[in-house]
Amino acid sequence: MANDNETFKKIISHAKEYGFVFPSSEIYDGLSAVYDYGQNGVALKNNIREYWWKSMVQLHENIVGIDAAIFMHPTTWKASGHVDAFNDPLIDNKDSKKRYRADVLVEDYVAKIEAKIEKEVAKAAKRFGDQFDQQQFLQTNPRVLDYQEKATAILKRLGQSLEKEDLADVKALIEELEIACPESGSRNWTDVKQFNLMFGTKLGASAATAMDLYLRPETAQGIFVNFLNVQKTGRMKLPFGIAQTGKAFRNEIIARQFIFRMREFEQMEMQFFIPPGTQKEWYDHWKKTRLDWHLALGISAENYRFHDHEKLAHYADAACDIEFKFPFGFKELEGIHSRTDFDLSSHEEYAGKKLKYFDPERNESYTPYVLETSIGLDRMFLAIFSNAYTEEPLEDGSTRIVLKIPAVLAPTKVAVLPLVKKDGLPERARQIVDTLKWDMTAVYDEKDAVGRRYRRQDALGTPYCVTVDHQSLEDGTVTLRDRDTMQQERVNIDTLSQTLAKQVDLRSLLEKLSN
RNA sequence: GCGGGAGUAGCUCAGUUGGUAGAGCGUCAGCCUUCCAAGCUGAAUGUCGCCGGUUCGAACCCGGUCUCCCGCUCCA
Repeated sequence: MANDNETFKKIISHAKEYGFVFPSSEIYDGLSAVYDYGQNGVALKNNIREYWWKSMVQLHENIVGIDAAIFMHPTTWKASGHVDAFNDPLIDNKDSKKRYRADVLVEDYVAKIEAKIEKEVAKAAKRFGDQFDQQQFLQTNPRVLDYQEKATAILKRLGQSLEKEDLADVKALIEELEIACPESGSRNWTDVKQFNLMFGTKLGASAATAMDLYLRPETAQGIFVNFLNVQKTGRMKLPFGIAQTGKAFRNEIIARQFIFRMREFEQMEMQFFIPPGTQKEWYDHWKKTRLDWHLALGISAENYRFHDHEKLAHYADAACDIEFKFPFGFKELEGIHSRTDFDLSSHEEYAGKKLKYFDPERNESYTPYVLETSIGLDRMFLAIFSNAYTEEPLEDGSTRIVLKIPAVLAPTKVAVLPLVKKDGLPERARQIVDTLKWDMTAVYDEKDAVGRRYRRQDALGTPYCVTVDHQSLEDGTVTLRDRDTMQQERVNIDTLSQTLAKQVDLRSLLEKLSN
């Protein structure tokens, strides 16, 4: 574990040193859990996004894309459940340093009272035997009535305080009830603080007319609110999907592990609309399809696993994660959720607009069910990057650092290097770059010994190096070096572009997927 | 948010009892070189994370703060 930790630190350093990821606003000391992608990072990120987008939208007749705005009508987040579910009143115990949800502490206390009532009932039932009338007992026993009254009063007060966001009263309630930390028994509490995971902002310049709204905490809702727009204008028939990539924002209480949990992050989501009753079938379908998408990249299957959710979110009837083995352990990379008709129904209710689909085969109109696949682009980046980072011992006893990024995702596909900086080799190499650059990202480098240049490209994850030597001028061939094997072969300059394209074009990967 | 560790050049780090900052690698310019980071010459680069305090004097001591990693916690 300590070893993994060291590796992770090296990966973070490498990401910065080679222009993949920088801390945001670094000259001002950075911003917690916000990062910028550098010149190579953005290329890798774009390539991942393109792989996802093409596999979804281009290769599926029945999936189309949209790009919804980050700002959405504030009611969206009431309908989605975020306003309620993303607001937690939290309290810390100063002695045990444990953090609790304040409302849960109170509810647990009430649960204990209710347990006492049940105990009284059980006792009475034993005493009176067959004659026992539970209904009557609950309504007449003074002790039970007292308990019930107390429990009701507490819950009522808690509800009112939360409604009014009177957090001081929630704390007062905890103190009055003498609720102790379950861990330490301490009653030394901090104030209750509200943590809203959504970022608030204002739309409109004038303070008087400005509208409070949130930066979207997920991209999914932009798809749901556009469901009918797309279905009607695209003449879409169920089942069909809408895909979207874009930024989402969450004010995480604690955000850590480099770019794994950021406050501003990018999602790649596809919501698949299906007839009710078919969700199980589609759930299984998308689980398999999405895992295949990952495996096609050639990363060992041991790095992936499914994790089924036991506690389901309010919208789901089945859910699982595809977890990836990050340097800090298996963690969620992608979620596959059977969302039922929760979202569309909820928007129907809040918006007062019908979001139904007329199914000509069933000859009826209904609210579609939704099957969601949702992957974090930044997490995918981290998965690829951390998996690619390799310190490879060589025969001569030295170590080379190489990023074994799948060739189709690599920021730069090929580096063209004149063996020496004279005899017309640089000029010939430049010509080759000028030809290749129309088909792939190609760079030129003439500085330092060629071996050093190879290593430089290894560290950037460039899958191929083309070296122009004296023979090249005579017979029109160059050497082509493979990043991972370090093997070289001589190839004709004229066929270079075609040869490389087979290896570095997304097409090869996408073809693998559809087989 | 609590606890632990850390912050000095692009990266990794050194820096004596407080006396005004260094190394390796990298980078840049040039030379030399026909294939895997190791030759030669020269050069640039730091408000020592930030603010304040103590001191004649602070990278070093004290206080605060920001950021990162780890554990707890949280997690649609």
